[in-house]
Amino acid sequence: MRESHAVEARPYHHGDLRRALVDAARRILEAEGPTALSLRAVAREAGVSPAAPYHHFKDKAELLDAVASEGWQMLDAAMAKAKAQAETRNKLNALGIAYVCFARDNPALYRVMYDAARDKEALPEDMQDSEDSAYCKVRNTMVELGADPTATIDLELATTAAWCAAHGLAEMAGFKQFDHLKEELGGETAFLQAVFAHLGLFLHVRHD
Amino acid sequence: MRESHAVEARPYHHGDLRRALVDAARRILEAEGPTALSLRAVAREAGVSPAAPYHHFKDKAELLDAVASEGWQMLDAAMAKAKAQAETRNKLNALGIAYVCFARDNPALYRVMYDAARDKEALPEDMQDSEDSAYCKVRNTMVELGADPTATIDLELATTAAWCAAHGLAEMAGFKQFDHLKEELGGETAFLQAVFAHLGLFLHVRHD
DNA sequence: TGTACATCAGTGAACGCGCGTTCACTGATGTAC
DNA sequence: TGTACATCAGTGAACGCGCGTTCACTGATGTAC
Repeated sequence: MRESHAVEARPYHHGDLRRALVDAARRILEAEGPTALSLRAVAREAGVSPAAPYHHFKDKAELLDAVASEGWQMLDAAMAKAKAQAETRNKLNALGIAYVCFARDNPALYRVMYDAARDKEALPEDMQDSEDSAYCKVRNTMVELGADPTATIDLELATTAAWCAAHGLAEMAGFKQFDHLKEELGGETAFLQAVFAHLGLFLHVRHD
Repeated sequence: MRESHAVEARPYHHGDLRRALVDAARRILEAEGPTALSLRAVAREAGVSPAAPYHHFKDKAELLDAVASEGWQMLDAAMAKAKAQAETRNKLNALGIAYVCFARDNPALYRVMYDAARDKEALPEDMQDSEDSAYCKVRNTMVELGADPTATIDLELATTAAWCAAHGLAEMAGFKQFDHLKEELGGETAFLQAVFAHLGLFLHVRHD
């Protein structure tokens, strides 16, 4: 019989438990949502004792931060791709759609990202500090479209406005409330496009 | 001594425990935020045993619903007041500002309102079904400003867009990230006004 | 007006649960000689 | 190449906690006669 050896090939040392824990957390998020995301559940999902994560993360918050950080990187990548594929004049719109779609496809992760950011000094580095961040992509695209790069405050306000609008839409897009609109417009993407059009967000980029 | 009689004047029967529980919940929300809002904490705050609430609410969710519902009513009232006080051409802007200020002043309550609404068939009656709801106020004001009331889908989309943008701003306005912008612009209200201006939300109301 | 009794709205103890975290431990790994 | 030993990365049992909910109960209230 000796099943214990036959079945479990996993060695005592894991190899990259840190990675495995973050992955396990994301699996739980997708399957059961943010409220199910406990440290113990993550350890369980990774097939490891409840104490094991403490060799890789100081506490629960640090694990959550790691998950959120990975979320921001994924968002950056999605927006980079969207921007690259769009024609210049559509780039801002494409960024907005990509943002909302990311939130739609990863609602629990999206929530964790903002929950981790709340109460922090700033949104995490991943969002704003690096030159490649999603935030900077929006700002830079506005400049590419003709916004005055020397009007710093104006540029920041415009970026903020666009970001807020996208965030609001991202959070609400899933509400059942809107099902009939999606239907009448012929699908969710059409709905998002229509709302974005009504936002008219990007009219304010100045073409001097 | 007989302190027990001297100090506690509270009778065995409370009078209106339901009311008292909702008030206690709101007090906890304001003081400690949504994560501290447990049924036991509410009972404790109301000075009552942990089982008492079950004579007034089926379970925790039902209490939360009651709190959320009261939040929507407060929001309705705040927006009604803002609309009444503004000049016609500024009414939409005033509604937006009132909305965001409500969220800023009651952040925990605001959160509970949307958490209770998520996964529901629709946002609660308080938001959309009654003719006086905040949602209807926005839509009606758009019509008053010249939107075509027969273009139903368009009108709903415009209202949705405005609502989403306000929601996004409401959720993000408190981020420390924006402190320097608020400072440079001379206060939070100025900041909100500026972002709203950049949103240009209401350019899409048609003046036929 | 007084009394019996049903109903209502509380009490407080207890249930089982999952949580975050700590602890003493042990098996595996890597390095110095 | 072999061995002693420090270090690393796991285990699993235990801690105290607060939670939502249930239960048998009891004090207060209101109603029928």
